[in-house]
Amino acid sequence: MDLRHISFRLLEVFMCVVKTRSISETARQLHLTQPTVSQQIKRLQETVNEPLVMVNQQRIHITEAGFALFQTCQQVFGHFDDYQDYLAELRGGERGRCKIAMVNTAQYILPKLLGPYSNLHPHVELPLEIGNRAEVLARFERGEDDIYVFSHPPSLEHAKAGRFLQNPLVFIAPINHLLASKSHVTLHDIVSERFLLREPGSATRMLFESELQSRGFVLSNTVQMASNEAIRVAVGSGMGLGVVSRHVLPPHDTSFCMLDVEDVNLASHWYFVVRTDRHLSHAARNFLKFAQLNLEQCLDKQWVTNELSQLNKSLN
Amino acid sequence: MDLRHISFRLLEVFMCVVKTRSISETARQLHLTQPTVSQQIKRLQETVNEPLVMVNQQRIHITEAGFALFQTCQQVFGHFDDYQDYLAELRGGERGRCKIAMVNTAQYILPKLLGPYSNLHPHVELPLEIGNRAEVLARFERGEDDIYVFSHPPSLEHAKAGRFLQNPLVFIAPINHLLASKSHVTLHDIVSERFLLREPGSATRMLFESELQSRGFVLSNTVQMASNEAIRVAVGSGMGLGVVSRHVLPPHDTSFCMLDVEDVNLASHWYFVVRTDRHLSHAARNFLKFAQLNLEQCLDKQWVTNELSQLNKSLN
DNA sequence: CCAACCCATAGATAATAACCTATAAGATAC
DNA sequence: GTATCTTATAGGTTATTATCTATGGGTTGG
Repeated sequence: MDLRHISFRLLEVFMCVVKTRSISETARQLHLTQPTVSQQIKRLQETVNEPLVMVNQQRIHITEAGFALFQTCQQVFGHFDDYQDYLAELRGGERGRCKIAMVNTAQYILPKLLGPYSNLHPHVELPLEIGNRAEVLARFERGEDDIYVFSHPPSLEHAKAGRFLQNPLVFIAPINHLLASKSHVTLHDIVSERFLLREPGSATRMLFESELQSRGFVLSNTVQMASNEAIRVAVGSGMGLGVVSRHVLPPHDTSFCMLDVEDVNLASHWYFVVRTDRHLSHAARNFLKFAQLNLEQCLDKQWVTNELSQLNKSLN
Repeated sequence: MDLRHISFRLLEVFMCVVKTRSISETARQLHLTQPTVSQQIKRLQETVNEPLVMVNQQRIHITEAGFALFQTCQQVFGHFDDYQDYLAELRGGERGRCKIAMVNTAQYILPKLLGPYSNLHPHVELPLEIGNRAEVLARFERGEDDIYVFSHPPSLEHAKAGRFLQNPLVFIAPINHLLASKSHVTLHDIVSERFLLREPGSATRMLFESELQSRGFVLSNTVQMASNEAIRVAVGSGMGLGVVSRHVLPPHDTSFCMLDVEDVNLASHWYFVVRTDRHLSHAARNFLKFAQLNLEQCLDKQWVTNELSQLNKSLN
């Protein structure tokens, strides 16, 4: 029995013959002519190499082998029906996977969106990848994920991006630092301080350094720290100054204070970025729609910059 | 998703791609060219209307929908494999159905064959139909069964027959009947007796009556009885004479005796008859082969007339 | 950087599947 | 016995499938 050349149409016709016990009736139901049905059945019998139906006196009798094939077909079509249902759920965003890669700092804000989304769509898998900018950029280049979260988005040649949240960088100092009490602080005042910085490749650090460079400053005393938390705690305990995203700071931490450096504004934005040359999973599309509609509810309104509607429109 | 025009070949190719994670490797394994495989996958994706595989850096990634389809396919092919196994059993005669219609008298002999056969092939269904000659003939005309057992076979226009057993008809009389002790009995001596006969349409009766007619005799006193048992018992209790198949008589019943009517020989044979214009089930073919090989062991050798080899040969 | 390998696309072809119409032969029902 | 229904067969057409070759662009490994 060579299954290769039998199509589902053929089985469909056969099943109808079994159900109706009539070639002519099958032809009527499937909008075919009677000879077509006769012929299809004949062909099916030839490939199975076994009689499936027998005609006696205008009455059709299904052989053992025919009935067994019928049952087989029922199961097979059942499986494909299940698959259809599965696809429907996938398309509806009820099921599936949305793989998100984000830079370190984003992990302080994204969960506020992911949590509610995940509650709404419990069958959607949401694997998260967290790395520094360079790592996420590498993933982006390789197209390993559905959605990328950057502050400064990469070249958008094969990608589209949409801003959704401000990412203000702030200077923090120990609460008892002498600059903490000064009312007018400038960049010049602080470059000679010891700075606690993330590793090179971190977006925060890159942004700060490019600002310094354009203004002709060089930091003289820096310590590299592995994470935003480490910096925050270290600053709190008096090790030096730090530059971190505003979102990293817990609301009521009094172990440090923010410096208002008058002549520096290191504002940037968070972007959702998707590649346009890769298929975007339904779940990912769905998540972006969810984000568009729920940003304000999930995140602190004062920072929200909802430009996702353009992104979503362009993805249709 | 329109399944109708996708063939199993297509799914086979797809499954191989999923397994090997490679278009080229699939092409090699299935003796196709790489573009062919690419195209097939593309077409499958179009009919499913969902991406199934994604190519990243020469590496193939199976999407959610693709993997689900793969699993569906595995199950589907599993069902067809099961069906293949079923067919193999059917063809081997291990499974299936052999519907046999026989005339009343045959029920005394056929079970001796059917019992051993059924023990050997416990999964073969053996529905039996028992009727008088006219009834079985009607079934034969309609082709309702696989095998028919007749003494005088019908017109063999669309049928083939093979003898397997003698069917001697004997006259029986009450043990104390006055003819029982006579050494030379002729037809003439007994026609005036009361005869217990089966209904018209019974083969035994027809055979007897045609003999009588050709010899110019007419029975004057007949009683119609519904079965061979009834006749046997009635003869034993002295109601009259009977003509029955030798096989109907229990070996050691002394309530009656056989008359040796010198000038009558109502010998006939049992035939297996099959229609040639109908498909014969594997189980039926298998049964006939079994019968050919086991007649002598299952039935009283003295009556066996094994002409089934020709029948079986002609059925191949 | 080049050779080797991956996949995608375009364009072509032969096979065949999927239909049809016309027709015939057998069964059924009144 | 005729009209009507059934299925089977023959013969033909069109659409689709299943392939191929040729080619091009991207990736990988030395």
